[in-house]
Amino acid sequence: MSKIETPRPIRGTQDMHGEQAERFHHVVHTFDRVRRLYGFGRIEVPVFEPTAVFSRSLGETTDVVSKEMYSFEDRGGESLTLRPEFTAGIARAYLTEGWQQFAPMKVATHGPLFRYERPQKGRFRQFHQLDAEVIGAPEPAADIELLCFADQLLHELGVADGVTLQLNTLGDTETRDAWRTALVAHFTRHEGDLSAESRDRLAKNPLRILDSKEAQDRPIADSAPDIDAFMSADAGKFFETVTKGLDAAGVKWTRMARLVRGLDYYRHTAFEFVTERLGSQGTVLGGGRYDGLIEALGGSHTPAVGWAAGIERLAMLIDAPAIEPLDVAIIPMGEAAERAAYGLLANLRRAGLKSEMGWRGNMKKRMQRAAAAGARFAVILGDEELAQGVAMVKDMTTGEQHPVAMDVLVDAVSPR
RNA sequence: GCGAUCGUAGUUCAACUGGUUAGAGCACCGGUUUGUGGUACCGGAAGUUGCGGGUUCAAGUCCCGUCGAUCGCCCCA
Repeated sequence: MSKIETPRPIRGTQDMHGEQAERFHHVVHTFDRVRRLYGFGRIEVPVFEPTAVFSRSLGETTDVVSKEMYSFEDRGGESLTLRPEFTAGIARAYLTEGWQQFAPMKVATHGPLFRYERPQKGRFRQFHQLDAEVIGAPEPAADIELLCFADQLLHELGVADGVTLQLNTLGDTETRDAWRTALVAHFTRHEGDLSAESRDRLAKNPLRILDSKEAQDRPIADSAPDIDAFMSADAGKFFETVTKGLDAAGVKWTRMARLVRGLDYYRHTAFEFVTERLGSQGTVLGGGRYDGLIEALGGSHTPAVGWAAGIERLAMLIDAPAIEPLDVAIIPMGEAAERAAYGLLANLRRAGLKSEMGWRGNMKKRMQRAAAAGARFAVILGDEELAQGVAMVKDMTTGEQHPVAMDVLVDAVSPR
């Protein structure tokens, strides 16, 4: 008989168990709690969409559309894509579900995303993000609220210490276009000294030269003009309102004039919460204002702002969540005792006590497992106890034990 | 897509410049204790050294390929 070969997991996917899974869910749970404090309603959107949802919204940036999306044809020949981000799908839902009636709409969601990328630290092909958006709000108040939300989330997760909020503005359309023109002129003047990658970027995505990692690009990028010189009065006012709001709310930030976005629809606020602790994949939460996106999907002009945060990256940064100790471990000896134990177990759990029963092994083994699970009490049940209508309750911290009548067991092991 | 490093029991790691039967800790199972844990001791099970090919008297070790992991580049919605 030839051995069956077990199929391998798909590259860049992960199976989580134990501490890793607990970390993951602690992040999600904290997000869900904080999001309510800010009045962000939970939404659910599909994991896959017509490819056009993403190709239209992502626009001209060819790499992400052609190389990095999981696209395939369904049986009807329609091109579908596993969502590589939340924003485009949410924007689509906003238009097709008539959610305009709820504007300004504050929404939150989380779940898996898919990008065909080379896996590395904190970067997977199926990964997971938290997401928060405010759609239909031109007011800088929306930006401020989202940033406060993000900041509080990171604080409540206990990761804020090593993380800094880098903030920039990309201005309004007028400002951005003027700045971009000046940047192209500047980089063209120094084209000969740029790295090969950056010469490429000059044609495709000149703003990206600003945050190039190539040492030879740094002097040229650093001497490039800041957006401030081109800022329109409106755009300047907008940014000032955001920064003053953050100061008033006690959210620490640093201006990062080199922080840009790869896509054209971004306007005004752009931000990233960055840590040094994760190597080159150090952005833990990032976002910005995308006033042009919804128009690209065929909607009317709809200003919006949002952010997303990598759950895996946050999960790596937080302290290990404390494991909840077991309240009670029931240790039955014999069939009759086991049958009785089901009743006790049900009562304990219905009373909200975390309880488990040992299924196998001799008493020593079961005691060991009870201890390993951090049980506060072990409840030993054998023929002698059954005959007397009691259970032997052992306090695992003191080691003392005494018989307790079965009908008052829940009381006896409940925390005072 | 590109570059570098790495792949040995469930897991973390050993095995000198190629040389007998690939070892250990933890975890697991059993025992010392026919109903009492967090210690100690004894024993057991567990590996086609990722996979495929090559060189050699001999390969975990060297070479090629492949798959995967890690770190970086590209990209980062």
